[in-house]
Parts: sequence; C-alpha cells; structure tokens
Amino acid sequence: MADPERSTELLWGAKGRRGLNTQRIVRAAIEVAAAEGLEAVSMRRVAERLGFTTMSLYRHVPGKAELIDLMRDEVMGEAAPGDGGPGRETGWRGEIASWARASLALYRRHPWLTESPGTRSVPGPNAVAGFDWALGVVSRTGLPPAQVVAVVTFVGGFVESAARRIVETERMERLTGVGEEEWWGARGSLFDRLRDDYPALERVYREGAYDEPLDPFEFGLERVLDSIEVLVRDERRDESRCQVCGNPVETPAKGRPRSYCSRACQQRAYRMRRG
Amino acid sequence: MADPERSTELLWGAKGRRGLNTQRIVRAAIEVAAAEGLEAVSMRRVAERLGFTTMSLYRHVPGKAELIDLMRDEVMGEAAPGDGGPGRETGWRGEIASWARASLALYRRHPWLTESPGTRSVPGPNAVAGFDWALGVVSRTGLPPAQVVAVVTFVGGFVESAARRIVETERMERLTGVGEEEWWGARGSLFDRLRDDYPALERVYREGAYDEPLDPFEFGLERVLDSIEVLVRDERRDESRCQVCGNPVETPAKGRPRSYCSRACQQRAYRMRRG
DNA sequence: TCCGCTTGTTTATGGCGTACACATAGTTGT
DNA sequence: ACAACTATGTGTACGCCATAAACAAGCGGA
Repeated sequence: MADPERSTELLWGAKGRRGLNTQRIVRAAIEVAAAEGLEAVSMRRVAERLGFTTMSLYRHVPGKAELIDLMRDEVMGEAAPGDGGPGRETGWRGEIASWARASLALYRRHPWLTESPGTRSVPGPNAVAGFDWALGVVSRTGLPPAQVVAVVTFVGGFVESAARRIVETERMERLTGVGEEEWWGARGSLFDRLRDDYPALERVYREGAYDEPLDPFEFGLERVLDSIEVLVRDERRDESRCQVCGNPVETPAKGRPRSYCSRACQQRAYRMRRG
Repeated sequence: MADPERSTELLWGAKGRRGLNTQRIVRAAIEVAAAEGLEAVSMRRVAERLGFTTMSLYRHVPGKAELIDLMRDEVMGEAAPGDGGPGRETGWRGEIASWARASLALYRRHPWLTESPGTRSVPGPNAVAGFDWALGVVSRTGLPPAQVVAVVTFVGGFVESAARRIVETERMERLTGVGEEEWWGARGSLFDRLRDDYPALERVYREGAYDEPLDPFEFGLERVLDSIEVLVRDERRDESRCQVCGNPVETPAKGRPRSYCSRACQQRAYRMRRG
C-alpha cells in the first residue's frame, strides 16, 4: 500500500498511458496527419509524439503502409450506421443524399483521406461496415442485387472524386491565399490571347460560365440521384433484363419470353422465393 | 573534314542526343514510371537513365513535384482533339461516351496517372486542351454554359474515379496473383460468420450480386449519360431556372415572370444576343 | 533458478530530394 | 583577341526517410 503515486498509475494509467499499443500509434498518426497533412506522417514523427523510439512502433505495426491502412479504417468508423444517418430523410433518394453528404463531411473532417492510397489495400472492418450500411440504403430502391452493388460503387466513387476536388481546392486557396474565382479572373487576359487555342473554353467563359459557378458536389449529387431514379423507374417493368443480376436477357424469337439471363440466376430466384 | 564520327554526331545528334533539356527529362521520367511505377521515379533514377548526374536535372526542372506536373501534362497531349475522338459516334450522347472511353484508355495506358497528385497543381496546356475539347463536346447538348462546365467536371470526375478503381484492381491482381472474384469467394466463409455484423452485404452476396458483377465503368457511364439526358430534357423549357447560368430564379408573386436570376445574367444575355 | 517470450532500444544501411560550391564551355562586349 | 559573363553539368554534403539486425530489460511459468 506504499507509494500511492505508483498504485494510481497502475490502476488508472496502466492500459492508457504505460506501454505502446496499436491503437495509440494509429491515433497519434491521425493527429499528425490532421495537424500537418499526410506527407508529415513518418514513423519518426509518430514515435516522437508518443515519446518512444522510431523502431518501437514496429513491434505493433508491420510497416508504414499498414499504419496508413489502419488510420483509414479508424476514421471510417465515424460514419458508422449507429447514428442512423444525419439527415434522417425519407425515401431512398433522401437517404442516399444523406449518405453522400455524410461521406463528404467525413472526407472534409479528414482531408488526408483523399491523399491516401485508397482501394489499394484490404478493406477494414469499419470500411466494410460503411459499405454494408450503404448497401442497406440502396437496397430500398428495390433494384436487383448486382445493380445495388454497382450503384453503391458509383455513388461512392462520385463522392470520393468530388471530395478530392474540394479538398484540393481548399488546400490550394490556403496555400496561395488566392481564391478560385480570382485565379480564373486573373487568367482572363491570358485567355484573350489564347482565344484560338481554346475556342470552347473562351466561349463558355465569355458567356459567363464562371461568373456564378454551380456547386460541383450538389450538382453532381443531383445528377447521380436522377440517374438512379431513371434506373429504378425503368427497372420496374423492364422485361429485357434479368430480375436477379440485371444483365440483359435474350428474347427468343418464338415461345415464352425469358425472365432470367441464365440457368444460374433462375435457380437463385427459386431459392430466394423458397426463403 | 577530318573525323567523320564527330561530324556525324554534331550534324545528326546535336539537338537529339547531346545535352539535356526539359523534354528529354520528362520523357525519361515517363519511361521509368511506365516500367516500374510512379514510386520508382526519383531524380537519381531519371538522371541515370539519361547518363547524367542527379543534380544536372535541376538545371532544367525546378524540382520533383514540377517534374511530375510536366509528366502529367505530357501524356495529356495524347488525347488531343486532333484525332477527332476515337469512336466518331453521332449525337452528344455518343460523343460524350467516346470522350469518356478515350480518357479511360489514357489512364490505362499510363496507370501512374491515377497515383499522381492530380488537381493539386496548375493545369498545363495539354490538360486545358483536353478540357476545351470536352467543353466543345458537351456544349452540343445546348445546356447553359455554367451547366456545361459542371457536366464536364462531373463526367471527368467519374472517369478518373472509375479509372483509379480499375487500375488499382489490376495492380492488386498482378501483385497477389489472385483475381477479384476468387478473393471474394475465399471470403465467403468469412462472411458466413459475420452475418450479423454485415447483414446487407450478406444478403446481396447470398442473392448472387457477385456472381455476375456488372462492369463498373460501363454501368457508371450509362448512369452518367442518363442523368445528362434528364438534365437536357428538363432544361429545354424549364422556366424556373436562369437561361444563362442555370441557377434557380425566383418567381415574383405578381407581374411578369423573370427569365434571368440576376441583372448581370440579363445583361450577358443581351450582349450575347447582339453578338 | 533458469528459460523463453514480449517489448523497447541501439546501431546501421541504403535511398531519397536538394542546397551549395565548383568547373567548364559558349557568348558577348570592347 | 581578350575579358567578363552566362549557361550548363558535376561533386560533395546534409538531413530525412523506412526498416533490418542485434541487443537489453522485464516478466511468467517450470
């Protein structure tokens, strides 16, 4: 019972402060990335921040690439289905929009996500959870499963692309101190001289395309949702596509028209019907 | 007239072989990236390939970041409008599809493009030329200029996103030697145990979503084109949007309905009408 | 007590981008 | 013709990076 200082440390701080573990390393790396960008994340910097030597990290993490994978999956957990989506919109259109906006918010909260490799690595549990959540949302459209997956991929790709653009633009503005419209404005005179080289650009510029530019994310999201709406509407009674996988199905010249593209899909539909 | 060896060198090789210049450096860097990937591109490696010292490069290129910018712009020149588009499809839908497929081909020809920073830097002349070409294609839809720019951004973002996914998938397969469907197949048993954690994923998987997956690029392209079609159709007589910039325009309760969202757009329309 | 395992440290290697001082060849002004 | 200057390539050096390999200290069980 002597030395209450040490007792307290052991009881309360043992797991938390004493000793290294994977989670502490990952969290420290995220802090470095948040403060100074992904390119500032090095094994040295992370170890310094934790008060350990560089090599100590390798007892808990195989290498830097894996550390970045872990960082990605860690923050992916923030958009977990637990919160039930931020907007609580009704109908699949609103739900997908909410999902897209929540994903964008995630990318903006962690701008380094757009710089890190991405699909290169094995998806982690949190990433899969987000994927699963999105599948659930898109499933409510009633599309066949293969199309549900394709739609989730499509929307996810759009959001990542738009987020990358936004984050890069913001970084550019912060770095150079000059906003986008000023930049284009300053180039106006340049375009005057390049009128012959870039006729279409010169034309839309002259017609005021850049005076009140549309928000790329909201514009793109609207397009994405429109396209899904077309798909859902057409899919309802489109006899020319397989009910299971959505691939086109050949219509035989005579006889009963087919509902499935292959014997395999027919069997799957049967099994689904049975439970 | 003595030493024909040297004379030949001077006459034929002077510009081509003797001496360094920016273009030779850029081309050598592209060769390295093509052979061993972007991460293998270092100032040392590029200099070695040219038979010069590392530091000699800095007489012609400010630094590595700028070199990569130059590499990007160099290959962007390949999709120049000169070839008139590869498919020579008719109608804006076919033209945009051709543009998208040509861009995808460019990314596949130079997989390192998807790894390099991207929008981070100032666009080069060839990139702007490609942008200009795309603007010309999309302009034929008859959309207002601000929407033309937004559509080009949208389509370009989609293609880059899809290309990144494709290139990463291919690299993964080449690296691990295992195809995507095998990978998911091997994880099938894993999903069985995680049935409770990922219900939606488990469900679409069981319903055969991955048995005959849709091509993400072709599926997405179809969606993108559908959404533009909706936009073009709606835009034809949509009185609630500005004819110039496409922003929504307020409808006054009484009196003549407005055609433009602002005095500025009204003036621009007037100027355009006059020539 | 000794053994083996976990965890953190020390030292070393090879690669990277690039700053800086120097060398040499070509050009220009007188 | 000669000096000054500029353009271009080289050699050396610094600090950072990821990580391999050997080592050391603590700790649990036999």
